[in-house]
Amino acid sequence: MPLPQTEMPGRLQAYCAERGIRMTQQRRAILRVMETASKHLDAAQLLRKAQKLDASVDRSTVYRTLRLLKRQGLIDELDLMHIHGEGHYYERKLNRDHIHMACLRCGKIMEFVSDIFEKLKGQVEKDCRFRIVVSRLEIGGYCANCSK
Amino acid sequence: MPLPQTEMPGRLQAYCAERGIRMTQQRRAILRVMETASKHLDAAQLLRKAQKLDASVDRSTVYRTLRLLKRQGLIDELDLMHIHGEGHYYERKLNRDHIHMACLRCGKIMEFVSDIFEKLKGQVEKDCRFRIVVSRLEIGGYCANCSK
DNA sequence: ATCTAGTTGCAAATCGGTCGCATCTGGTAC
DNA sequence: GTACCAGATGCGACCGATTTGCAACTAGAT
Ligand SMILES: [Mn+2]
Ligand SMILES: [Mn+2]
Ligand SMILES: [Zn+2]
Ligand SMILES: [Zn+2]
Repeated sequence: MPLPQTEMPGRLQAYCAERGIRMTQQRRAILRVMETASKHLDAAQLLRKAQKLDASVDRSTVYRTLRLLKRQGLIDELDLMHIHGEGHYYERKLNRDHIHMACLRCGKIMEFVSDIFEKLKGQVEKDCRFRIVVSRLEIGGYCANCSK
Repeated sequence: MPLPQTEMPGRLQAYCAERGIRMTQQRRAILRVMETASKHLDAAQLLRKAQKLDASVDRSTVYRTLRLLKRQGLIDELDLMHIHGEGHYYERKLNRDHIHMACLRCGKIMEFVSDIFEKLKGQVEKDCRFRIVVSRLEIGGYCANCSK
């Protein structure tokens, strides 16, 4: 007999279980949205999507859950250069860190993985004796299309 | 006869003059604070300090002036990992970009200049054909003192 | 089935930042 | 110097994003 809500639990749910974090209907909905999101979501978008899975989800629960996931290091918080207002964006933390570039003209967001970025973080850890927990490199400028 | 307010104008004032930006009492006060600030100030701190030079300075003028200086590329806006609330911090843009590290335990902010950072930005410009206007690398973690 | 610590929805509050508008002023033209 | 006006200012209201207090409601352990 399959458990409809919990079969094939996404990675985030699995992590939460491992860490003994209580799982609620609302958290399940929010985690599922984070799991399956194709791109960076802000709190309002996350709320709307989560409410489609569980209509009872409240705005404050979204914020509380985001705080939880941040504390656990399971998601990253981005500014995306505050191109659209003062809010923040969220994405699952992946195996590999990446840089975010935001085009100041067309608003496009690009991602870029770089060994040099990894090397730079290594340098910071070594030269500054600083233990890195989270890092964020955001770049504003003009994409290939917009810079001509 | 020396002009008390304008003799030895700081770099920021000089830049504004070059660019034909109108100089007001209030802007003079705000620019002077930015000039002489030893470290990253948020809008509220900037307001308080500016009001000591010109009591008439208003909060909205501070924000308007910050927007102006940002547009002109004369200052950088920082999150400092939002260690203290959701606000932003500001600093004069110097000749050389630098990284900001924020200790998640003691709150100390450290700065670091790195050639590898410059190389990384070069890579982004070349490999992604992205014209960089502004870049922000912020790192959260534990400083040497706090990580033992 | 019971119990309780942790979680939730809701409404109100807070916080950082912006805006509309009447008034004022810096800098230029005379 | 005086007149002029585009642009800047103070003020207060406003806004969007996030947090909080609290009573009601579970999840999960016993
Ligand atoms: Mn991303
Ligand atoms: Mn921010
Ligand atoms: Zn573009
Ligand atoms: Zn520290």
